[in-house]
Amino acid sequence: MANQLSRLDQVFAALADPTRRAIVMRLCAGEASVGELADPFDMALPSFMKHIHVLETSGLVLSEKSGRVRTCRLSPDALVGAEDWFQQQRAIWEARLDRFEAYVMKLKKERAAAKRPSRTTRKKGAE
Amino acid sequence: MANQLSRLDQVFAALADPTRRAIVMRLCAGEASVGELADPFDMALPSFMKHIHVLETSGLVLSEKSGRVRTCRLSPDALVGAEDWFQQQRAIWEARLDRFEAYVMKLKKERAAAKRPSRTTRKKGAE
DNA sequence: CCTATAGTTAGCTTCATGGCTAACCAATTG
DNA sequence: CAATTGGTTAGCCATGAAGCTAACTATAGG
Repeated sequence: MANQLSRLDQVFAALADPTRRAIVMRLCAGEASVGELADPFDMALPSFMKHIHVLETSGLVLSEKSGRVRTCRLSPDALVGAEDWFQQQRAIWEARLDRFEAYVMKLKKERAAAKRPSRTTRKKGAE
Repeated sequence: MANQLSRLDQVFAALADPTRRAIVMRLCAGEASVGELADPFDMALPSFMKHIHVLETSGLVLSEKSGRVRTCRLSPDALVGAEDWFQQQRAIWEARLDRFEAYVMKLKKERAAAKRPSRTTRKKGAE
């Protein structure tokens, strides 16, 4: 009975660590071996490998071993999946802003109507 | 001597939890009180409040208390900041793909030239 | 064949996270 | 004023994450 973490959970958790974000950024520029990836970091290899593993199980990174060197590359799918999430939220958010703006416009119109009682039918109860 | 977590760290960590993502999604649709937010979740209030707090310190959510009710709303800035990160990575990734494609095109051209040795100046060393 | 290289496994610490209960304010409301 | 409602504080516990060292495996190179 596994915990069944959702893919998004794993992707965001993976990206919450600066080391792992740096790895992803590095891999955006092209594939690399574990050693090359680890080089800039002041960290023991086993610790570093854990980060690689987290990235792999999140689906952000793929790797395969040939001979004694493991080569890693980015799998853009997971990255795009996460980006989509933001865009969906933004769409909802902006739809709401639009509705809000429309509401403000309606208020303005009503206030203008209240200020200038002549000419148009007077609304009752308007302050 | 604080750990000085970066803003991105905190935002991604906040979004790595399904409860917190649900809260953010809910808040995209408009502000709400803590009680309203907590209602759909089968969780003790103090536990839920921790999630709210995480969202607040990540900068994703703002809240203020009036009377005895605390109202929460989304602060889109942090969300946009995270989205930007994806877009930057994608830009690098796509630039690389373009370069790769250009490289393939060049290969194709060279191979075609090798296959048809007449007509144009023959390049030396082409396989 | 021997040695150095590139990863890997195992096992240990430490600290953060996510959940709980119980008790505690502080505004509303009857 | 008394009781309810809405949130908060304090403190506990279990789990998982992030780091380390030490020892091991398996290729590549001399």
